[in-house]
Amino acid sequence: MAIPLSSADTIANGKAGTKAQCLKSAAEALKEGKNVLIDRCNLELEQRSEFVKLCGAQADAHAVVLDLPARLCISRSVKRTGHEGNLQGGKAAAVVNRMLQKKEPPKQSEGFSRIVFCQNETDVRNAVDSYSSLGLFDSLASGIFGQKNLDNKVQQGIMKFLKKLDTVGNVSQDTFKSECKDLSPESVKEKEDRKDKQINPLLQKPIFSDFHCNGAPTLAFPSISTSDFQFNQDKASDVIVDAVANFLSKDDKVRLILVDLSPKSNMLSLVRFKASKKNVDTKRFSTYAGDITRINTEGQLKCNVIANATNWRLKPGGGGVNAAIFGAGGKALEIATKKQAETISPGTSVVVTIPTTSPLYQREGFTHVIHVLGPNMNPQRPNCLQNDYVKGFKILHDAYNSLFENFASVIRSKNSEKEDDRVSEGEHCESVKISAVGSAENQASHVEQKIKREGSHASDRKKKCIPHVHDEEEVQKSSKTAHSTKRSWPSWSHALHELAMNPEKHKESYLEISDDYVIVNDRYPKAKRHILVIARLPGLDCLADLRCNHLPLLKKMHVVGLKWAEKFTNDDPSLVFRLGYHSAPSMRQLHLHVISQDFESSHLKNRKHWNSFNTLFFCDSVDIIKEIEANGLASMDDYEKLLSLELRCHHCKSAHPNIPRLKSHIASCKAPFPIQLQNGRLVFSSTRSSAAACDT
DNA sequence: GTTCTAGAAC
DNA sequence: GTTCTAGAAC
Repeated sequence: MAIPLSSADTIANGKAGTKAQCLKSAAEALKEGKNVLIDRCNLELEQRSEFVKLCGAQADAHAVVLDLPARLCISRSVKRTGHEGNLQGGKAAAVVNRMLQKKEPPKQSEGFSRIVFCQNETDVRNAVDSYSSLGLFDSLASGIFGQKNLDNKVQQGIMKFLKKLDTVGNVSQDTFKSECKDLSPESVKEKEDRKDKQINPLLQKPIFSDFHCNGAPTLAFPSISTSDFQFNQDKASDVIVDAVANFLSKDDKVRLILVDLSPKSNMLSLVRFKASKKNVDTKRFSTYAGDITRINTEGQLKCNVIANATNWRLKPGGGGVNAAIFGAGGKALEIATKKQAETISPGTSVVVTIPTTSPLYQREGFTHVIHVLGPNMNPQRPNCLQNDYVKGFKILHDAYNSLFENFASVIRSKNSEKEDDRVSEGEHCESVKISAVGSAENQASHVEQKIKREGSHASDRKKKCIPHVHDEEEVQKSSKTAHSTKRSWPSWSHALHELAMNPEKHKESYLEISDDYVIVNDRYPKAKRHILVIARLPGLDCLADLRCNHLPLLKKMHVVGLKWAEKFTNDDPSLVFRLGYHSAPSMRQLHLHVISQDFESSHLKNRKHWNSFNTLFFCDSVDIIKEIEANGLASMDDYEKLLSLELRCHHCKSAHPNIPRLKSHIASCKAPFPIQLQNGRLVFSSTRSSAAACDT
């Protein structure tokens, strides 16, 4: 490796060279494929910019900054002799001091992929060593190293120092003043610039970073939504810094790295600046400019987990980070992702264990990818928020919180596993719990607690629900299947989907709406009270589409379904409700039935109607949630056979020859509900729930 | 004769 | 999902 010294000081045959000569010489050397070292003060951004420009796309620009104390710089410049530029003695002190006043530490946003600050001799030696030991194909990590959070541009008491020099170096105070003036023809402009910098903090220097990966679990993550989804970068940087600070305050052992491909990334600069203002620990949070899929081999940063800014279908391609990560992860990652989730909601994330055959595991050593979906402000992409930054902020916050919580979950689960317990390609989905996010989180976690308190595990649902009918038991044994393949939907089955996707066109139709669901009265109620909580997530048509990442949504739907059931039972304490899903619905778009158990309705006309609510065709919401938590997806019984079963009373289980006879029976049946419907599956009026519990 | 089911059509 | 209706069941 040839490193010609293109110093402006020595370029002209040992005489002082010009900047133009230096630039010319450097450009030629780069053209020849050589590595070029510019040894120049370059204290200001403008001075450096022309050298950085030379690199273009074909060469990396690094900066090694001799960030020595002002006192030392001045002392050395005063003492030195024989300087090529004749800058020594008292004159040197004045010039150095002037220069230091204008010092603008280099930033990655200028185009440097790697910046190393040397504060002392050891740092300088290390920097020299790291460059001199590079092999032909070696490279050094991108990022900022060794920067300290001090802003002592000028030595304190310098005037006192210079006064002393007046006598020693024969430089008068006036000379100093006039020299400063002479050397600063643009001093007015500079003053304005400095003023601007005070007003615009983004032009001030970035935070200092001394980030080191000391074996702590480390997550590398891209900025979510600020690229293709066009989320305002300034606003997004606030969210990132908030979420990072919050997460780091909760867990003192983890490290986070924000990654952007471009060294000129505005996001990295914004985040660094805001993190510094917020005093975020730079040992635990850093930024990295480079390829996230090669951050370990190229950046030597020892990340365990990487995040991906994905699309709602979790599909490879598209561009940006998503394309890069799926591209680098290979088919194995694609399959593993598909197994974990088919779609993802904005503001949530999905953890995928990286298969051992994936290059991301083999080459980089990453163990997990966490796919994250943020808010979209791009009208060309689905679910555009149309500049609604109130929603946007919330969703972006949710997205980062979900990402960090899932990262914490990965660490927890890894800590509890043995190192060699890795899940190999094609095996079951990671049992990491997906965090619930958003405003219903607290309520949802209450549901979770309730489910836990009430005991039975989802995978035991079929075992504990011992059927009373032998036929049903046989149906169960013979035909438990997960209908995971996408079905085609007939023309008449899209009404709920249309409502969920375009609720603004159907304002008169719904009872309640949120970002996650819309609630309507069933058009053909099969009981006195029968409403539907319809999920609004695109691509979520039925139970077979559910994966771990839908748990927060399912819990929110359950919570709001409960709320309505409770409202109805307050109005009429005789009502009892069940909340559940049809295992094979006729209408597309996942919808939760909240239905009173009287089944007193002229719309309940046939066997199919009855059995769809009174056999295992009807899946209780609590069971679905538990089953997905346990297995990652919901298994379902053969719905066709279940729907043609005999008609049995849902209280006493007596059989009846036809619907009219059944209906007349249930109108007078006084038997309690069977034990299988207890454990949280029935919702009673609060005034009679204790009495109902005694019934059983 | 009426009641009810089940399959086709939408 | 519903509606319609032929035909089975009574």
